[in-house]
Order: sequence, then structure tokens, then C-alpha cells
Amino acid sequence: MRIIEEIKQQIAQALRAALETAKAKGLLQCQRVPEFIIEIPREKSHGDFAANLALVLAKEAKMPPRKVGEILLAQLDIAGGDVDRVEIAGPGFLNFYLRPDWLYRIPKIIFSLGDRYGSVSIGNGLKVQVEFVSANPTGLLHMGNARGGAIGDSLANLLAFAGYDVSREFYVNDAGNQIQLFGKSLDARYREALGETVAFPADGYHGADIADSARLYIAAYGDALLAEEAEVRERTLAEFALKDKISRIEKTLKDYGIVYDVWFSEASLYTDGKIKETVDWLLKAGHAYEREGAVWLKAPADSEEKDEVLVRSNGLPTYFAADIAYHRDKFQRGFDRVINIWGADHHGHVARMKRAVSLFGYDPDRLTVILMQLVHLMRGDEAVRMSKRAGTYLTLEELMAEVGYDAARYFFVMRNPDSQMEFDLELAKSKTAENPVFYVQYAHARICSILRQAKALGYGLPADPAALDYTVLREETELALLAKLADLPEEVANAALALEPHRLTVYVQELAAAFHLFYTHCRVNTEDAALRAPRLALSQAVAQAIRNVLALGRPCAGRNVSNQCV
RNA sequence: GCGCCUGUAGCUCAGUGGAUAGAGUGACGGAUUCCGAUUCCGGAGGCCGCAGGUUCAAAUCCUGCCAGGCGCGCCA
Repeated sequence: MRIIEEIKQQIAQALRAALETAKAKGLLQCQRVPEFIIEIPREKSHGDFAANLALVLAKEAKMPPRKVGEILLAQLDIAGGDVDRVEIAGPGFLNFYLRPDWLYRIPKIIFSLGDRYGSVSIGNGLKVQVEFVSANPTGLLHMGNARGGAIGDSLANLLAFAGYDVSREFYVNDAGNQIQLFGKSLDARYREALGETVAFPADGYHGADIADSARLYIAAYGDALLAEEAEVRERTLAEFALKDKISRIEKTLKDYGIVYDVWFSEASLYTDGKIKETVDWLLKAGHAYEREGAVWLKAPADSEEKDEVLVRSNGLPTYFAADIAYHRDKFQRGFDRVINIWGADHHGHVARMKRAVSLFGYDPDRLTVILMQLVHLMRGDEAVRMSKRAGTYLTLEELMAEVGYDAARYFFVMRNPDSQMEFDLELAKSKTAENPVFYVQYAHARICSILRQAKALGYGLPADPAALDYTVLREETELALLAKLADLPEEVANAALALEPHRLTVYVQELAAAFHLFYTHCRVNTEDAALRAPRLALSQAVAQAIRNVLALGRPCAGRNVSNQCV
């Protein structure tokens, strides 16, 4: 139920009719109705809705926009709808002022939809896959993964709420060079732990977790591997540690509120023959060729790009070849749209990937890559120094232990992925007004408290909130709060279309602010029952809306804020 | 050198071509006999990096420049 959308349609239709009438009377000249927008003005004095039709029409009509506006206004028939009056303002905007009746329908809609309030159906059940985190399984999750996890999962939740059929996927890089190096590093730690002195591989993984894995293996199976060939030791240790690491990653992400639909193994692309099949197809289609014992993907003839290696001269496919096979498989699985969340350091890969997708006949616009910039970790004014090479970096597990997962997710989602962001650990764990998470949660807690109070005072809660008379809510702060509530479905639709979950954090803070303002001006638990009941219900509706938005960030998966007050 | 991202209040950041550019925070000044003051209100604080262009209208679109970040492997 998108009441704002309905009203916009109502206004747009009246405007189109006015334009037709004006044309018929010879007052205005234009070929067809131009694109125009109806928006909610920032400035309250500019009405509830504003249309720019006169401005976009001015040129073709060969008249000043203000004059066009006057003509349209004279022909506008608004009788019978929600519009109370229309004014022309500024350069020629038509400002629509509505009777507040439409706002009084909002609480009823919220109560009838409950936790579905705000959901829209713009997705039409389109199948969308969101692939995110896909961290290298040889290590622990870092801040980049934390940001990607928060953004990816919130985006997936948002798209589902907007009517898409969403699948969450983790691509497990359990094959290729880094797994061999992983095995060598493990082997070194294994032998070290058993008393040998070994030279650590030059580019090996230095993290303490590697030694942990080696010790874990020893605890389970002892030193029998020492008798085996190096290759066997490395492979066995890598397999063992990988299994352990992946289940730890899965658990960490689950604690972070993320549950995947699919864990897709890169190694399976080798064993299923999908990489070979893909490379063969490209060779056969003439998009790839062999040179110096390697297989190369041709760059487009009209570009400056270089050809890329798909299969090395040693016969092993590159990551790029595996990724092409993987993306081909995604589309073969029937996804209408594929969204990847990648770190900005992979941006050079985006154009190549989209081109590869198009070689298989898929529209490259069906693949969207959201790149996220770096996270700078701060502790107050001090930067937290981290070195991935030395294995000293803050892990997602440590982050959650320090600031809690709800604050962590909210902070990451709050920022546009395009921007480098600062993450201040001190701020995130502070339970003060400085912290936006607590500002929103406080609004919800305050509502719960008001509802408890109503029961304690013997008032009780409205038995049938949908049947109440809301027309007694006439205070400015009450109307503003209702209008803010009405906005949620629009915010969801716009955020989903733009793939920008961070917009909802802006919205929910505004909603919380509108509630706090209402609270300071209007006493809810007043003795006047005719006023008290709709105010209690309004508060309940706000709590519902807050929960619905926060649920998109899933900060409340286990211990949630819902149902604490009905 | 080429490519991608960013540049908005002291700081952290919103801002889907629209009217007087916003929020939080910091500093300053106020508000509570009463539902959680973790709240609310107020003024102060801006060449929207710079310069052109497109448009009735530009923080937003285009071009160039400056600054910061990240890429440009038979790594992933």
C-alpha cells in the first residue's frame, strides 16, 4: 500500500488533464506531455506536494514558466480528491496542499500490514542474486568483509522487502594458487610445532591462526604426516584447515546476522569441468586463442585493453577464467539480475567481467558490481594501525566482541559504499547521544516505556487500533510524524531501485527524531481518552515502523527488540 | 602514464537536476513539579576543491585542472 504514490498519481492525472484542456482551448502548445516530477518539498511552506510541470513545459510552450503555471492552475480540477488547494510559487512550481485526512489512513494501514508495512512489490518477483563477503577462506574476516557483509545482507533484505526473489551467496575461493600457498604455510607451522626448524615460505600466510590450525591438526591426528611427501602433507593440511576455517567464517557471519542460501565452491568449477567447458566455448567462438602455451582472452578490437590469460602455460586456469565460469553459471541458474559486492581494489576487474558476461550473450547490465572503498579504523582520534601481511589486523569477531554486532552493522550500512569511511570504535560502543544507533533504539525503548506506563495507569492499550478516530491528531508534531510514517514505502522503493540501503538509516533517524519531537510536545498518557487512544496507537505504529526498518539491517536477529511491546 | 572512487559546516557524513544546501557531533545559550533529559529548543558555523560549459534551474550532468585513496601480474 503506497499511499504517497497513489496521491502522486492522483495529482499527475489532474495535471495531465489540465494540460489537455489548456491545449484544447488553444492556451498552450506542446506535442506531448513532457517528463515531470511530483515531489515532497523540503520546505513545509511549499505545500505537501509540488509539481514542476510548468517549468519543464516552458520552453516548448514558448512562455515564461510562471505564466504556464498560471494557465495550468486555471484549468486544474481537483475536486473530490485529497487536495485542498493549489498555489503557484517561485519560478512556477505548483504547490499542492492536502487535507490531513490522508494522513489519518496511515495508522490503519500500518496495523493491517504489521511487519510488512513498508514493503513494496516493485521487484515483481524478479530473481536476484547478491554475492557478498566471499572472503579468502585462508584467513579470518577483516573490516572490509565486515563492511561488505553489512551492506550485502542489508541490500538483500531490502530487495526482498521490495518484492524481489533474493538469493544470498558466498563464493568460496577454495582453489588456485593461494590454497597451495596456504598448504605450504600450514606445513611449515606443522613441522615447526613438531620441533623442526623450517624456512617459512616467502609469501606465506603469517597470521597466528595458521599455527593454530596446524596445532589443531596435530591434536587430532598427531605427527603421522611427517612421513609423507611434502605435497601430500600440504594438501592434507590445507583440506583440514580449510574445512575448519570455512565453518568458522560461517559461524562468525551467522553471529553477525548473515545466513547464506548458497555457499558456492570455486573448486567445484574445476571438478565439474565448468572452467574447461567455458574456456573451450570461448576458444571455439573465437573470443580466445592460444599463444606461448597459454590461452588468452581477446581484448575488444576497439579498446586499449590488453589480452588476458585464461589458462597459464603450466595448464592451470587463472582466477579470471574461474570467475568467468562462475558468472556464466550464475546466469545459467536463472538469475535475472546478479549483484556482487567487491572491495574497491578489484575495480579493474569489473569491466572485464561485464564484457565476459556479454560474450555469452547476457546483457552486461544484468550484472551490477558495487565497489566499496576502504575502512579506516579509529579509536577516538587515533588511527588503529593494521598490517595484513604481519597478520595483525582487527577481525570481525573482535569487532563484534568490542562494539556489538548491531552497532557494527548499522555503522557500516550508514555510509555510502563509494566513500572511504571512518569507523570509530569508541563512538560505536558508546551508549550516548553521539551514537545514532542508540538514538533510534532509544526512541523505540521510549515507546515501550510509554505503553507500559499506559497499562500501569490502568488505561490499557487500544483494543482495536485500526478502528480509532485519528482525526483528533491535529498538532503539528503529530501530523509531521504521520507524514514521516507514510513515507516508509517510498523510501524502501527508492532505496531498492538505487541499491542503496544506507538511505533507510537516514530515514529511521528522521523517524526517531519526529517521534522525540512529538513526545516533547504531546503527552501520550493524557486523561483525555479520545486523545490518548490514538496517541498510544500512533506510538505503536512508530515502534512497528522502526522495527521494520531495523529488521532490514537485521541487528535484532537473535535478541531482538520486537515484541517487547505490543 | 592510463583507469575507478572521493573532495559539502571545526570533525564524521546525508543530499534520486529544483525553491533559503541539511543531519549528527563539537563549542556556546536555553527547556523538565508530569509518559526514560540516552530527549527537546535556539543562535553561531558554508567561494558544496578550482575553472569553464549544458539547462528556465547545477552540490547534482559534461569537459579540463588540483588534492587524497585504490588499481593497472601467466596474484586473487
